[in-house]
Amino acid sequence: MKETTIAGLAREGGVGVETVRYYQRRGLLGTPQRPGGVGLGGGIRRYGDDDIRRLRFIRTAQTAGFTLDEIGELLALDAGEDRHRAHTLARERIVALDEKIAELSAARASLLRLADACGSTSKGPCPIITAFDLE
Amino acid sequence: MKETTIAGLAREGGVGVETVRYYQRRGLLGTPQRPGGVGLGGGIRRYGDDDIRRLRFIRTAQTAGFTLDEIGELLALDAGEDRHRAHTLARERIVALDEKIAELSAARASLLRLADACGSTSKGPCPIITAFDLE
DNA sequence: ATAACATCCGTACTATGGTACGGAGTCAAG
DNA sequence: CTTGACTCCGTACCATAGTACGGATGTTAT
Repeated sequence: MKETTIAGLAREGGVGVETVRYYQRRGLLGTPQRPGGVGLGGGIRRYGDDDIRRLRFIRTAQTAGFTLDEIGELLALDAGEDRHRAHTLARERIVALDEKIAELSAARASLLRLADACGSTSKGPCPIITAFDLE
Repeated sequence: MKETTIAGLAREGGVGVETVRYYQRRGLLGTPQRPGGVGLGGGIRRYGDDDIRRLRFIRTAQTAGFTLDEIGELLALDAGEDRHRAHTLARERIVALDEKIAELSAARASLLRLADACGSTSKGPCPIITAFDLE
């Protein structure tokens, strides 16, 4: 159970301190009690493994294309009972990912054609707009 | 050579009129002369096939992950002589796309596991954070 | 115990890619 | 010859996801 400060948490999650604080403001990460009690200027907050896991989850879910709002919902679901909702969100995202992957693959093919067309040693402009035309 | 208004151009490109105007402001699309001459309140601008192709290129390049700034550069290159630069931009984007596609594929696999874990009829919370953990 | 550095927190600012508003001008149909 | 739809243009506003600032406070090493 490595306890750390906000900078350590940020490092573990591969983000900046300000980003952690931003996620706290958005309600995606908790803000642990300051050790010196509440109201007064109470000391430095400590973070644990759960926070690190949670932060890493946020980043991973982002690469999956979830928005921070959706990630908030997923985090709420993680604690809740609504398996059906979780299942639905996952399915929806898979469909969106499949579309996106297909789109990127098509774009890749166009770029390959473009690189090919512009890669020759012959002079003059290469038809960039046209290279994307024949999709 | 179908001549059209800004609304027609927008329709052909699958965007809104305001988006066309935004691209004009960004310098990605030209702003044709108003027919009634310059200074006075001169009439309605007309757009042609070249504009439509250019707009469609912008949208396609966006799906390839180019930013609007980069697209501006590509459009400039389309008219220019710098084949090498065009080739470089295309290659760079292909590398980025390959990374992105791999990332999305990994995310898809995680989501499939998640959907599976939460899809069973058993009760209780499903471990959403954990489903993404074992990347 | 003091310097150096980190944390805390509110607030403000940034980048990207649009979207909306409102008043004035233009144009085609009835 | 007016009505209604569309255009023009500047300006303002929006969502998303951060990033920066700066003063007060807390912690640690010398």
